[in-house]
Amino acid sequence: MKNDEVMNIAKKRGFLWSSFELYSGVAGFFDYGPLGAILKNNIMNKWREYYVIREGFFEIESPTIMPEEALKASGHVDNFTDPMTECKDCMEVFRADHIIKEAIGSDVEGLENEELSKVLSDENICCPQCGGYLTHVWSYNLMFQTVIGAKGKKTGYLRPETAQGIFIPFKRLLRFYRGKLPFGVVQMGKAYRNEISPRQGVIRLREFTQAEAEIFVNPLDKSHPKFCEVAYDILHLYSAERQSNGEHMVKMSAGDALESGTISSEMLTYQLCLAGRFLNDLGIPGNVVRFRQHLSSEMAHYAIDCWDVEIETDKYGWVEIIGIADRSDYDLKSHSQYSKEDLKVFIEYSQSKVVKKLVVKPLMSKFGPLFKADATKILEALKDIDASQIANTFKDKGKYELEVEGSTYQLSSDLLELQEVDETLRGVKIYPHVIEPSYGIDRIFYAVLLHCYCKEDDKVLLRLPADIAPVEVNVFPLLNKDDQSRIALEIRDQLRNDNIVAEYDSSGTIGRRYARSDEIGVPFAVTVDHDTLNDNKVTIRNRDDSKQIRIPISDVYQVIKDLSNLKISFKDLENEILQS
RNA sequence: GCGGUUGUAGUCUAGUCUGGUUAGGACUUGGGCCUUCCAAGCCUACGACCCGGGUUCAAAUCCCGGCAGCCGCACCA
Repeated sequence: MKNDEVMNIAKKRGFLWSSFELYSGVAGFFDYGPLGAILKNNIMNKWREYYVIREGFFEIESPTIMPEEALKASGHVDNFTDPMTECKDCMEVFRADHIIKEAIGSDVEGLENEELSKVLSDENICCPQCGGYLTHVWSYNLMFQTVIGAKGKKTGYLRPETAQGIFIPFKRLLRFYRGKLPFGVVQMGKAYRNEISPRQGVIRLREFTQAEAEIFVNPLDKSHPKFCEVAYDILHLYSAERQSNGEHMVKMSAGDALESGTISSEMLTYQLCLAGRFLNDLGIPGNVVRFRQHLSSEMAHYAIDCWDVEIETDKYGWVEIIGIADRSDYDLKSHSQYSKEDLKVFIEYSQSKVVKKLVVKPLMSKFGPLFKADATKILEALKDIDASQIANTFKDKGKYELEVEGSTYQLSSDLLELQEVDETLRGVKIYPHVIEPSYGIDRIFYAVLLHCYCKEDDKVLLRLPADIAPVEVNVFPLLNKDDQSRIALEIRDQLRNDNIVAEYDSSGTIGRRYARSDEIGVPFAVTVDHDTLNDNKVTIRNRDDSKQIRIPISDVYQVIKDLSNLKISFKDLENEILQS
């Protein structure tokens, strides 16, 4: 199986190791080895190129430990947990709410554990497998809990996603972007979920790295100014409709997908294309990538539309590596409610509108003496009432009855003056909607290894793109002799001075060294041979086809730099040499 | 979390049933010889019984517990 071969190399050559092996390991944790750490960083920096530099979404960094309130507001404290119960006899573990629903048919979602326990005993619900007694209900929350501070009074959690770290300082971010939509903010970092039994290697980790962008948009305008640049990108789309009809996915251009309504907005479609291009740049070809829309049943209750970017694997089938969701205004609204802060954005109309509006003006000279101490709260209550409603009531009854805190007040028409005024509306305050591309970096890392892995006869190579390969170039003496080694070492050091990751290897035969080099995906090798001593030229070998060209040592540095940055291809070099 | 199954150098494996000398081999890796461009050959070196407890004169081997891997079930906002 390709997965096993890739994971073998990853382990052998220092990309991925399971963590804490010395103490026999803990499931769900992985170390990135020496090559893995560079590769992961290169992938993350490529992501930054896309989102921070090209899209202009600034990056922030927030703590990985969060106070309970924040996660209460986001819904994670209550909803990220499952009520569990265990059979005392057969020790089987069940979801308490599922068992109750099965037994008595009532929906008990949202009940506290004690209430659930009570329902279990009141209704005499037993173990559905053996009929044994069920234990009290406990919560299994997927978040890691900790305490903040020496007294341990404040509960904290390791964050289950990086996104919340962006929503919480929203007001400051809005001000940073000078109050104008749309804008985007990204965060890359660790997130934590205490999975019950993670067993899928780096696909399901308890500590993992996310790269998330939160793009705040006007709900009435989900367009993207650069959509025309991606409109002809071809996407493999697997819409919810086609899934429920049991049909296959289809190839469609981004423009068509938008026009046909397959994807709900231009902004969302653009994000799908961006993800596709990003993966392609990492060496993951389009034919192993698909965009699968969430079925309405699996979509989180706040999402309007959600697409998973999935890659095909031999071991795990289609695996979600990126989720791109329209989270609507759920998060900001919720944080606004919990924090009592106004998290709305003022959207200015292109032309201010003048509307006629009926307003109520209490005549204070009569109002005050009549109601005395109650006057203030009556005035407050009046503010929330539509003036036209009062006007109509006056017409019918000649008076208006207002109920405030249990008391009823008679407001006669001589107490209130109704005026029609012109009101100028310059804009409206709304909660922005959030488009969220959320990348699982570890899964992408795995996808890169899996799909760059290549076996030709007995040769194994990792066709990593030159700009993300952890080692950019190897320098070899053809034979392990002093004069050749000396020059090779000089070249390596000079490459390092030029900020290129270069390694030297003189062990074994040249063939063996090329093989080792291919196995970790070093795109180019510079070889010093006996002729170098006379003509000051070296050969550069291309990993993917083993072809070689010979160039002066003085050119090596610029050439390797250009090859590594993808400024030129090896083919360009070959042609250049042919022509000269 | 439950059940089944497995655990010997970096990797693959012999030995375990039937307890007994220094745990054997291959590949890899390091050093060297040879070698004028793709895992050749020769010499040499390093390197292992998952952890803890028990039985026994003696445990890689038998028993118990733990941990981890794999498979199935359950879980997966």
